[in-house]
Amino acid sequence: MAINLPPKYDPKSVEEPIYRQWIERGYFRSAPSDTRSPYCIVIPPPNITGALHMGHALNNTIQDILIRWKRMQGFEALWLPGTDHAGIATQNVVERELAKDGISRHDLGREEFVNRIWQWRERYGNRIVEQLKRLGFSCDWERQRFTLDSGLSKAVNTVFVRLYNEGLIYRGNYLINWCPRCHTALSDDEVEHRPTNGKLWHLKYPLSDGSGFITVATTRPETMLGDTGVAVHPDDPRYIHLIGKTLRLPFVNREIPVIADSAVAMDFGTGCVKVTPAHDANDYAMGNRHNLPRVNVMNPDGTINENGGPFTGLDRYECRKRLVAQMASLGLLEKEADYDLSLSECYRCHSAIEPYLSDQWFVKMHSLAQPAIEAAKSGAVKFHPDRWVRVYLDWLENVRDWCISRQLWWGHPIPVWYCDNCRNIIAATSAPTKCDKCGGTSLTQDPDVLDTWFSSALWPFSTLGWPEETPEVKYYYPTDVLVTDRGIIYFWVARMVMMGYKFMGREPFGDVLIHGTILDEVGRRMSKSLGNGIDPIEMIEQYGADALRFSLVMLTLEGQDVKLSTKKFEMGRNFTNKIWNAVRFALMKMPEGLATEKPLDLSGLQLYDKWILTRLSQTIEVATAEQGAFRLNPAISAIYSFFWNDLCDWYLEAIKADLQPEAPAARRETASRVFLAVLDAALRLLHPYMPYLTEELWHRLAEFYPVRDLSGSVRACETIMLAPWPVSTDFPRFAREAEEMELLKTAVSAVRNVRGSRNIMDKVKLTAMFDAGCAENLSALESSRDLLLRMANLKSFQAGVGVTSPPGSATEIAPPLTLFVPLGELVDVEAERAKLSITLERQRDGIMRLEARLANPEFAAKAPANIVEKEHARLADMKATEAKIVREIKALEMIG
RNA sequence: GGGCAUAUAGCUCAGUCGGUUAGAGCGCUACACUCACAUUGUAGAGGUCACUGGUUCGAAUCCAGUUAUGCCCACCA
Repeated sequence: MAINLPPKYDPKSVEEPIYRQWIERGYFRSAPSDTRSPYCIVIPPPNITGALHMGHALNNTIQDILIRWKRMQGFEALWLPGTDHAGIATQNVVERELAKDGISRHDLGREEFVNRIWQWRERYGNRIVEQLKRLGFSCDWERQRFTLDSGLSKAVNTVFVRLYNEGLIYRGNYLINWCPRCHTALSDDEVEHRPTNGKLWHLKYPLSDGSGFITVATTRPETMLGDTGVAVHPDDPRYIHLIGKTLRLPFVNREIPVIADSAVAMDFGTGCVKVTPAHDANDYAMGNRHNLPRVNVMNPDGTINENGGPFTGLDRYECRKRLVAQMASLGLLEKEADYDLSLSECYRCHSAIEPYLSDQWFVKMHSLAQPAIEAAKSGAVKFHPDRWVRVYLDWLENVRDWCISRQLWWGHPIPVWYCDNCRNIIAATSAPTKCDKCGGTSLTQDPDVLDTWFSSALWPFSTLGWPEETPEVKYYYPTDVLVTDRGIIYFWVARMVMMGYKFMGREPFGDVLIHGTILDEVGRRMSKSLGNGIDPIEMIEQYGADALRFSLVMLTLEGQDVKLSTKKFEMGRNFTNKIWNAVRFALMKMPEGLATEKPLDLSGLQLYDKWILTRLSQTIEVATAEQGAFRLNPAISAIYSFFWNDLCDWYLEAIKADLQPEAPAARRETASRVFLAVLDAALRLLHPYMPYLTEELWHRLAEFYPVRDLSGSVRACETIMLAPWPVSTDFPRFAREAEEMELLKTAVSAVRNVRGSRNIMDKVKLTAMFDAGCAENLSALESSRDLLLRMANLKSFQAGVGVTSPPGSATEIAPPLTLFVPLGELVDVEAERAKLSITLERQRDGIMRLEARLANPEFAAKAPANIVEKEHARLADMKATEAKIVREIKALEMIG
């Protein structure tokens, strides 16, 4: 043969040129079609600040597999890519960079700072996209979107104005989560809770009338400066007489009342709660119930403001320290105890969150949530695995209003203007020129920007061109599947479904695939701070993109977390090499000028041809069904084991003799045609998982064997990407022959087993005798005589029914066969006998257990008839085997 | 405090409708490198299916409880 591939697959020389070609030829492009059905996935947009990690690699590999599979099935498949502006994250990154030069964003001013971020985005914002490309992802890059580009901004403004006009967006002064480091409000979902070793301080507040003290317990003593009351339970006998009295708050000398509220737990702390409506969510609610004033004692940066009396200007923690010390010196610190609490932190910078009173914008969630709840209940949106629907519903059913304003500069400006003259509020999709109430022309835009997740929520339709009525919106919406991890079910998935129903009238996607989280070897999350991450790009360099993709999917079961180590990628690397070498073998051994254009004459098929075609057909069926249920791991496992265990281990070995130049031409041709057709189909099955390797090998094969179907029909296809996904009925099945082949494999394995356990080299030709057990098996062995001789490396063999051991034989029990290998002097009778005794013992053990089960009258009475029958048949088989073992032991003893 | 997940070979994990002599990959042991691939092949060893109880003719599988680990939610100061 003219071609000889190198013996090792070298991904580096293959990947880059193939990807370039895919792009140049526009294979990833998709457009609305009159003839094909749409299949659409929108990418979870990575943050522009992000660097590719294993989570991205897994998430996008799954999407690429689905997209490539559907594309091969003939769908008009669009994978729509894009990136997220990631408000806080990006602003923080650029601020940190400026800080290196000693510049703050305030030094630059808002406009210049935002310019700098755009510049940063130009330089670095596409890095993650370039990294994604290395994995071979087939996104339609010409449609790449960015959450801050003009189209998406228009969608954001349109949505805001409509919700505002419908009264679903409102502004108000509420207690929100404030990050004193980022200087912005956060939604409840952006707050993380971390267990912390804190303290519980018991503070004494003197009664105004001097009649004593009341003791409260707190974890944040500095907030006492904002206390406007102390609450006790109305039924608490200890304090009932104090209700209505007043206390004099130290340091600020404010008179505050003792109130009764049933929210107070009598059995916690002292049973008295200090009430700080401006700095605690519970207290805020309690304050409302009792009309307590709200005293804000903090500045946005976390220092104490002018309401803090002697502590004004101190940082919140410095204030805490000094305040506690002064309370102690005043004799008002009753005790200080260790106390474990759950500290609220900013999900971006991990500073401690302060509940903070401020003017913010909110979305009313309740009514928007209802269709999203209904969608999950009706099955319009399905989760895989379905247990995640519970998490989704729990959130939606208890959803609270969403704080959407952020005191940042990077993001979508809130499309609201205030009339400087009459304070009228104008919400508009573009800047108004005058006040619609007083006609004043001096208008000021709201200084805040929107939560990043506000624009993300619109992603499935804003990326398709909405609010314009584009052909894409009509054709691709709703999209088909969303692939993501469990961490953003509330942040993103639920909000997309809500917005989808609100603005498109239906669900944004029909299926939500939640995959597992990538962990390190010992089961910890991979994170920058732990430094335990594995860089996908490094793994690509080392093992190749296909090996990376394959290994990840092989490790990922139905949303289970994945414990990963670099060693795991060897599995993928080894498999790519195996595939490479199977094709290499084909190119080396198959004849030139194969007449592939004729339909193959099936009458020339050998047992193993029929078997491999049957196995291929079964594998296609399994893989297709599993992929359809989003179960990629069982699908690729089936393909893997077909390729390695069936095709390479058995079929390829079986046809080696057929492919020799001296083999009969017809046989050589038939074996080659079958092998070629199977390889072709296998490469197509593998393509979604291992796109580079399969494309490369498919072309290598095509160079010499242009048509590869069994039918001989011409398939004009310039890339495996667009070749049809195999259909199980493309390949004939032969049930009886497939079983016969399994018997042959048993016979071969039995001989190999004799070799292995008796230390007989593979190259020594043996003579074998088989007791076939029954006439059917006997004829199967006889009719594949050549194959058996070859695969087991036998000089000759005899087979019969009821054949007994010739003297001096090694005996191998391999139901339904028994194998004897005459070894003459070489046989160790004692060892053979010992071996058989162990087998006998095991066999008898099994028989006893089975007999006990069958002897139970209830079994016969209650078990289904087919099971009873099956078990009896099994018992008979086991007894027959037992008898053989006994016979062989006796024969050996006679020799001994 | 509530919810969810997980527990099977030394390690990482499969195991469908309850009926198997409980499987795979890695690792380990032995043997084999002219003949696609040593990133390989052949064979082997290795298991009280976390624990307790229950349902059942029959349980790794179903139910209840326990233990351990992980994740999510939650206003007890």
